[in-house]
Amino acid sequence: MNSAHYAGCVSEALWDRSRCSVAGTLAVIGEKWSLLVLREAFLGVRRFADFQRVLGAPKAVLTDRLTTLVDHGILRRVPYQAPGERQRHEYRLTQKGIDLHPTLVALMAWGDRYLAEDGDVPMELRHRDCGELVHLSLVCDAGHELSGARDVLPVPRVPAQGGDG
Amino acid sequence: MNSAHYAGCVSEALWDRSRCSVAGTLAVIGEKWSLLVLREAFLGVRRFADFQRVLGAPKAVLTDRLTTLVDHGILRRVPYQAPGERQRHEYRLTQKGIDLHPTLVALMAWGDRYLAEDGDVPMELRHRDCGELVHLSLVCDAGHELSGARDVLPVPRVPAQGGDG
DNA sequence: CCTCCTGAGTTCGCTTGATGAACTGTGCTC
DNA sequence: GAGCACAGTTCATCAAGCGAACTCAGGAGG
Repeated sequence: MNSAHYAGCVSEALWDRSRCSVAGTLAVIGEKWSLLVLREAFLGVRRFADFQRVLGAPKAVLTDRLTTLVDHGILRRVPYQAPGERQRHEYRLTQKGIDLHPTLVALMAWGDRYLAEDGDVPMELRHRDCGELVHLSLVCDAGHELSGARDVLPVPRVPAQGGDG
Repeated sequence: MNSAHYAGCVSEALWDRSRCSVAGTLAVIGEKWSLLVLREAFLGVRRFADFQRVLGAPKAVLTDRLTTLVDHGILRRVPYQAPGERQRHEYRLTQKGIDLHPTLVALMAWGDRYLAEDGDVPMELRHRDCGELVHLSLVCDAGHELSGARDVLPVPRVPAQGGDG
């Protein structure tokens, strides 16, 4: 056998990559521009032309990404009328979309650490109440704060099956 | 002027999208397969053939992604000799790569919540010490735990410039 | 009423990236 | 020294991303 030639690896057979939540999420928001659209949405951008201007993405791609995000319930189209203009619609985050916030924060934190020159980060996230910097932290249900990835044990769960043993 | 037609939006002029850490990070690990390669790396996969087998990615793409990740210092090539085999090299996470762990956890958490059927998640992350489930949490430097994205205030930082006004 | 303007797309030709199959090269075993 | 396994490379095909041009709808202005 050429499998299991080293220890410490999650057994390949024991978990089904096709159901992986990372892959699933990436299938939804992993295309080019999707996460940048969401970044702008979190910063308050709502209208097509504004997304287009700040991102510089091709309109066809932007149309496709916005439609996909709406189809997945991450954004929703809201009719809206500005004074002296005709009715239009804007794109707003749903709760499902808002729940992608940690993903953006994680990407941003890594970029701040490894890509910013001289710690000169382009944007800070602060606690709205107290003004202090916020960051992501791994905690467990017992209340322990984990120090890093090494404290995490991945446990594949075999899906419960019906009749066959 | 057609800018600033609504309030509550981070002023477009005040921050430079070209320096955005989200975009920068995505430029490094945002291509197809990159994050899935890292997912496997976190699960202990190290060798080319194993990445290829578990991911099912085309070899040419996998070669390119691994090379890119090595070039960025996220993985490193380590020479290695199994008994009875010739010397090969394997791909191992660096600290820079390990620091992408929160990104994967965030993606996985979202997928677990919104894509898993009947809460039937394919993998759990547990605290290695106590066995409890782990999750990401937003905390501020004052120690407050934030309840969500709405508690976060994005603050653009204008880069310090030298002479011109 | 007719024309211009703007937001929100759609269509189109081109370029880039992904895909799977076939091929290369190297060091070990038989 | 033939065969095998790993780690790629090359190649033809196919999908995706790109910028520019075009479409369509509704309001403003003359």
